[in-house]
Amino acid sequence: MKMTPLITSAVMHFGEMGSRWGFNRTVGQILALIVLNEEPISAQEIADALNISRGNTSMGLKELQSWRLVKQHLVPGERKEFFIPAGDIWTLANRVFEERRKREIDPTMSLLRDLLLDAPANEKEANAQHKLNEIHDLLESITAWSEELQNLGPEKLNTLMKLGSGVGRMLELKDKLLPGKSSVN
Amino acid sequence: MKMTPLITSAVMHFGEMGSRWGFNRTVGQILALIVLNEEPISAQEIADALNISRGNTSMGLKELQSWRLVKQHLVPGERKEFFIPAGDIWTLANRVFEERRKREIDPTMSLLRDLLLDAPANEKEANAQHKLNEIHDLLESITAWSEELQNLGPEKLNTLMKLGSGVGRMLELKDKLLPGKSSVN
DNA sequence: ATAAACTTTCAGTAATTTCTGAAACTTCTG
DNA sequence: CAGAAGTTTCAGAAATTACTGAAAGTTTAT
Repeated sequence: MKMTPLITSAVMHFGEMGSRWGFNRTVGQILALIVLNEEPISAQEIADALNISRGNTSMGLKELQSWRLVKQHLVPGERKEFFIPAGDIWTLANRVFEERRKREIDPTMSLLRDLLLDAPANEKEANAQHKLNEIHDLLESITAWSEELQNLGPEKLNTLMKLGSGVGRMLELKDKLLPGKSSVN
Repeated sequence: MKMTPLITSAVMHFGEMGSRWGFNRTVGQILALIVLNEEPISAQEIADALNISRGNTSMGLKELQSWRLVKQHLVPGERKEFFIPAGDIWTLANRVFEERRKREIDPTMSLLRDLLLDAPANEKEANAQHKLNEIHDLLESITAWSEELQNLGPEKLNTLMKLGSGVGRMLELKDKLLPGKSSVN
């Protein structure tokens, strides 16, 4: 499982970025290694290649599985477990988005809903509640929107992204196009 | 600067979420406090309300300014500096996205570009490069797309988000609508 | 059942990140 | 220009997070 220089650079970088993407250095490295390695790779090989303990490797793999980014792969004659990416690059990116949404948005939405139920005790609180409400609506839009995008599937999503500034023009025409859908403010 | 219970809950929550959103607990708390407080608030008041040191407050404010989420506000007769949000909720959310893109995507794009310039040393590297290329293209689409969305401005963005599943239907009709724009794969 | 091959758990340690508070710095004011 | 009012910096302390490795657990083969 000797890593080539190119693979080493990439793996190290994904390790550094790991924490920004929501997991830690080792987890990022393990993910990169699994993705860049065409063959399935065993936990022991990962530990050796990255020079980390077997225990740490096990926890990292567990975490990557909880993010649904890697999955186990049973090699017939072999006793040990091998790992492979849980899908193509698009799928993985989607999973990261989704998982982060769960961790970064959902808990806040839930708290905001609760806080908005209480009657404001005074002027100050009324104002704060108004702001919280704005935040809630924004997060709700983002959530709905991101679910929508996921449902489009990779091909359409790609079309949409490549559309670029066409989106703006299209929006201007949308009422003619979809007359049933009245303009929402 | 006594915080009401409602504001306290919200501030504490934003503190906890802070680290997931890219900054630390105190920075999240300071941000929430500034956003939820209609009046401008001084550094000292922030330190008192949150029970944190003056030094920590100063660093937190500096960071929030580097994210362009809060700005200074000079009160005429006053010597000290006051702080207010750098815009409405939409603007703040946009800034967070943008800033995170800079920190989470741009460095990777740059590394990938470099790694893709080298000729692959062998079969294994050629395969890895292919994967890296896919990742690069994906990140590029995401970047272009997010810039596009920002250019739409809040109102259109909101329209687009509220459009929901209409997006899918609209895409199907887009070739009729925008005949100049040929389908890109 | 026993052993071999492998995986997971977790207490303790190491590394990293955040926070404090005192000292240094910067304005303003008289 | 002295000093009061305020801000920033930064070395060290505290808190948090990640990692190791040995022990416990699991599975398969005989």
